[in-house]
Amino acid sequence: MQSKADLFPSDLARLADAARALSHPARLAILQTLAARGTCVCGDVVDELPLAQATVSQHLKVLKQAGLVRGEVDGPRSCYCVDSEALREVADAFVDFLGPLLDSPPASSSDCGAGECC
Amino acid sequence: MQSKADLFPSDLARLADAARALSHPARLAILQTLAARGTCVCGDVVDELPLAQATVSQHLKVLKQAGLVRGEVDGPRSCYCVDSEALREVADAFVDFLGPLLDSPPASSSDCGAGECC
DNA sequence: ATCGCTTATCGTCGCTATACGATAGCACAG
DNA sequence: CTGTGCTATCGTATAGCGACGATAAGCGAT
Repeated sequence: MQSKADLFPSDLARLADAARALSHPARLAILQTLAARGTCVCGDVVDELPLAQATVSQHLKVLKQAGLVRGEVDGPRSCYCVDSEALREVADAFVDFLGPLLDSPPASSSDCGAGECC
Repeated sequence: MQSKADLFPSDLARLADAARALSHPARLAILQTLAARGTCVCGDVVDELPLAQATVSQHLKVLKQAGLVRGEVDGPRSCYCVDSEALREVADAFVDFLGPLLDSPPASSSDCGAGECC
């Protein structure tokens, strides 16, 4: 693509990347599974999800590239675990972004809160 | 797609949809612009972004379908505004999802917090 | 060294997303 | 009624995502 995505502020780009990593139910389910079981073994995740092993591996790759998950190849079975710190940063980033958008002026000028607009 | 996405719990699917709506810098920038200016006019957004009018309109459509933005066609100029309530719900949903993933057992069994895993 | 189990990667397919120009629709000014 | 300006939609092209089977790669057990 001509990917206009690079034309935006880097903080928006980073937040968008994080959101993209979370934009698939399978990846959310993977995060939940990893967090629920201390177990970080890939096979367990595959058993838990209605997806093929290759697909799960790809989702894990996405999550790892997004920095939400850390993985260590411990021989036959790979070890995955949620990166709590990164996840917290993502949560903060969302709050920082969404927060300022919420404080619409209580009953002021150009707020279109009710039903009438502008 | 063969869209395995339907095979997951609906709450995950909804959160994933919200994340998908936020997964593009242009849409984040649009939300910021709509919130910053009380102005909800589409043309202003087009001026602010390095995108064509048609593209902005499509992004607005996505945001509207995701329920993050409300739009009323007030004749020549369409009126868009951030749906604060929906945005708050999304923020809460993210917190509800990410929160439980953060409280890794302080210093317990199978946590792979440090650098060693499983 | 070989087998078996687990995981990562490759190649492919179809669908979706992104982006744009061009076109159609709509309200107001004249 | 006829412009004029703004927006939505259509059509299209390219790029990327999601999914899978098949294959390769790694380590432990035999």
